Amino acid sequence: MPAPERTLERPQAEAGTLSERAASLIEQDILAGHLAPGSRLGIVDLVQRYEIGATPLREGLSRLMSRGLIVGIGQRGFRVAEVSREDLADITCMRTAVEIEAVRLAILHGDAAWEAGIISTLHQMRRHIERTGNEFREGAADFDRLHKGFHTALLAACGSQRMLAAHSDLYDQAYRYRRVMMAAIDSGEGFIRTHQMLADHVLARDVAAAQKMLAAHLHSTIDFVYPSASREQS
Amino acid sequence: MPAPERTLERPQAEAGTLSERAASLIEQDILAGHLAPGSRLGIVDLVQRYEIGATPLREGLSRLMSRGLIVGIGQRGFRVAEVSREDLADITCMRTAVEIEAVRLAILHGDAAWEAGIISTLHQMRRHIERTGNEFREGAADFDRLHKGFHTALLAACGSQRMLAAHSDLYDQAYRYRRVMMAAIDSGEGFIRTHQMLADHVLARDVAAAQKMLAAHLHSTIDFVYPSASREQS
DNA sequence: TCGTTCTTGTTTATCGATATTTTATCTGAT
DNA sequence: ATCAGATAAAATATCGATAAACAAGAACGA
Repeated sequence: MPAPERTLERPQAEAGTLSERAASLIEQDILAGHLAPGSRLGIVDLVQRYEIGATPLREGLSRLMSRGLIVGIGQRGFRVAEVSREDLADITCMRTAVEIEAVRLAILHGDAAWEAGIISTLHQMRRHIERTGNEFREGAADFDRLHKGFHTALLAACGSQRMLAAHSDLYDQAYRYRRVMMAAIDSGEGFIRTHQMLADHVLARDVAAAQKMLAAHLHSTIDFVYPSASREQS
Repeated sequence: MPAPERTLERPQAEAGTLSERAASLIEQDILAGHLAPGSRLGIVDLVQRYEIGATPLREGLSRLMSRGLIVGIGQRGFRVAEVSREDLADITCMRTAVEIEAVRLAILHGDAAWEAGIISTLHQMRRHIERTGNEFREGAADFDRLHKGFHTALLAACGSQRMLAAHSDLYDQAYRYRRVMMAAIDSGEGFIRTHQMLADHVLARDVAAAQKMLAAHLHSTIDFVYPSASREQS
């Protein structure tokens, strides 16, 4: 049998079909900020950039469109989705709705493996901060993966594939805003403490406290990125 | 200038780009039951069926994939999504999460126009039942459009585009199951009364009552379609 | 009976052509 | 002289057909 060929280099960056690779590549470039919000995504440019044909590129673009990172207007091509306060508020709104219910269901149905997952991912996140010190600005992508892992672990036992998928999509959409916030974090102390408390509430099966803290945690991004008087109440 | 060419024949069935038309057509055929759950969606078959080229068809298929009506496996083509009790439970779970929060926000932010929309759509629905009698099985598609309009009107003031879009998608996904339920409804009396009460709770700005009734309403589909002992609690 | 290979049907990707949009320039009017 | 409008040209997206790659199934041989 052939060697497994490093397939775990980047998450599904080397996936089988070219359409998926195109979608993955473009998504990563948008999330990383290499493709600025509002940029025109000309087919020919992308063909040269990624060395992928026009058809699989269009297919990947179409797939990304439904994830909210791309907007495509009829016959006028694709653009990277704009960032705005309204959009972040919308994302947060939807995230709150999904996660409030998902964490409730997870607390109801969660078993020992679920609890272990929360503790494990929280530990990994703490270790990462300890290792890299307070300077996790550079390795933001790596750290964010752990952060996403923790929040996913919180909801993992909710029993709904759609909820987990929606959470994953919304988390990725919020990443572009979170990048701004990350640079403003001075110490990892408060960050870890916040998440520790969140985990404690969840593991104590305290639905109300967990929901309240989760909602506040989600809203904190808005206040950080757009520090105007927040008129959106929970 | 040229004549406007009947564009309102079916909602975006004659949309500009062929990809959208393909997506719309396939979606309608899946929802109407012409394409059975689990059916293979061979490209050549679809090309003959819709007289649309392979490329826009693939693009429409990709777009539908993210809406949950189509599943596509790597290099093994596309299939219509299966129906199952677990899938319906998943849809209901997600719908509950979204609508519970959306109706809360709508009640908070809703203005007079929002109230008027609820009353108007409820009235249309009642009139439709009165006109067609208790036999709204045949015109299920028309009636369902009014039903969707009412539920959309309930949430219209939630202020979140993503929530409204998610509601629309989930409503469509549930349509295949609701078809089964519609045939079991004997009289439109209870149906209208239920929705009248729901509207009353919402218009009275009673968040708790509206949420409770909405959740029960969503769960009623599960009990109708899969009348086994429901182990999923709200 | 099991493994290998060939064949067939399928999906997927590339290329070329058409129609649409967009931009820039030119003309006319204020 | 400047601005608005219209026309033309260039660029761009969409579409359809052809070719290659992949997976599954069947047949043959061990």
